[in-house]
Amino acid sequence: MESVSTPEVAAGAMTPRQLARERTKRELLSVARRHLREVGPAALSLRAIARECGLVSSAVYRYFESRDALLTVLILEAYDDLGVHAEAAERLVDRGDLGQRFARTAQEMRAWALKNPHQYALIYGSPVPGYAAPQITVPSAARVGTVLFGILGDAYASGVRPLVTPALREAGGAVSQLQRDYCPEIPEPVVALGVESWVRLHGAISFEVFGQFNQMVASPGDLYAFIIDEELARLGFGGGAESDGGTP
Amino acid sequence: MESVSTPEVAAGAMTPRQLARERTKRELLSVARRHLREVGPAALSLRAIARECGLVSSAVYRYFESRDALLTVLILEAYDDLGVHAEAAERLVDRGDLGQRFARTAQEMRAWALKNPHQYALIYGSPVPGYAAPQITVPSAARVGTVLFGILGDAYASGVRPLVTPALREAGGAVSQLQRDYCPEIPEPVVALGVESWVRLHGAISFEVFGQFNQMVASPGDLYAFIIDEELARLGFGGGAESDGGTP
DNA sequence: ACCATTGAGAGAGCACCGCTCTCTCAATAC
DNA sequence: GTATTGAGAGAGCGGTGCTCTCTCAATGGT
Repeated sequence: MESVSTPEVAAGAMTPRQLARERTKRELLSVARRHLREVGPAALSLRAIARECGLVSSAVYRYFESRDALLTVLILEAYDDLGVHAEAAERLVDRGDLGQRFARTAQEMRAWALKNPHQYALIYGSPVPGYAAPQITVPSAARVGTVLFGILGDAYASGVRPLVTPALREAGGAVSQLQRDYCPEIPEPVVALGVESWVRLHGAISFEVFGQFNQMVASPGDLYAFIIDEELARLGFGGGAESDGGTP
Repeated sequence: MESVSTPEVAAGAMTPRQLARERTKRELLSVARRHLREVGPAALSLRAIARECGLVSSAVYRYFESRDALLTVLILEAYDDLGVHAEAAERLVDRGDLGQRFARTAQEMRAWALKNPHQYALIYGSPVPGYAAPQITVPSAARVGTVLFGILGDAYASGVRPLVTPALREAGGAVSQLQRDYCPEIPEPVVALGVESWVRLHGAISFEVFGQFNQMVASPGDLYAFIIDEELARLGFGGGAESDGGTP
């Protein structure tokens, strides 16, 4: 239950060979994880990982079918790690405080991305050329989203009704599959609203992580805080909405 | 005035050698452009480009200092191409119709990205590991932004005053450098508002281009249209804002 | 017109990459 | 005790970016 790809129950009854295999695989993954953290997905070298583990490159193929298979494991881990952090952060908030639950989750997403930029790039950056994410990653990928949409669901259940414009109603049709699969208890337009929040948060996070703000935004944290603030207002969670006219 | 890196005035007085050099460089870039379009930035191979031009790999170094230098040229071209398209699209709209000018620009950004996904990834995707964009790219990179902020400037000049919350005023400080450099005629909070629109549009575009919507959003165009609609309302350009309570 | 210089391109080579195939040899199963 | 399995090594293939040396024609100066 500890590592993603530990084959069986990790029981005590294991032959020395199985045990050694386990140990080697764990070490390979650990080194791979560190390399990913240091050089990023594109520069991740199977040979370099093997070298550091005292193995020759061909030996790695006893453990991973290909470089892509290794990447898949790292992707799974990244999704799950982000999910775990988001879940943990959200759990600390009073269940009734919907705005704070949303805000804390969003803040944790950004914090995780900044602490793990290469992992973030791996799962939310431009796709690796030859690589297509296998279906196995879907549940892990959905994990963070589940937290956010869980909050939206609770909000809807407790009577929160965000503003729905005709254009939003139109956009609702685009997310019907998502709504069916993940949050059938919320009407489509509200799901669309949530997807939009999702998109916006990641827009801000990826711009910051990928350096698009470099000579442009001095303190992305402030901007992000404002974005969250606006999302809260838009979703009907209550947030700063009073105007002062916009004069400098 | 035609190609980005044509050294001189492209005048008629050129020795055969200079002419041949020009021609070869143009051909290299043309092939590189096509390869970029086909395989993406990560898989762009200097050797493959040389091969197709009937050259050996080392000969390419007479024209480009390194693969990164070639990438830089392609980045410049991508920024400029996006800028040209945005400018052209915006110019077709009645100057007084601020909302339509903004909407058309935003639509054109998405259209360009969908038509040139690899170019989009090159300039807005996860950064290439060893590569750091040189300062030369800044003006070209600013080009699209200039269109959007030009509209914001015109709007502000004609009396449009978007809603400014305290949190937005706070966020304004984060963009003071950008405001000084590019749009000193607009107050900081409004600039921050514009940056946010910028971030959101790119959030939606990159999610669509990078495939994050694959099993999630059926028609990203509808969602994008709604996002634009919301931006218009938020920026004070007039847009759908009437509510119907959000019941399904 | 001749000669020295310049520069485009070829070629070999270096270190790296992912991946495949064969071989060895110890741990395992019978 | 023997046959089988499987982890790892090693060589090798074709690919990459990049460097260095060499050739040789176009060029510029006298």
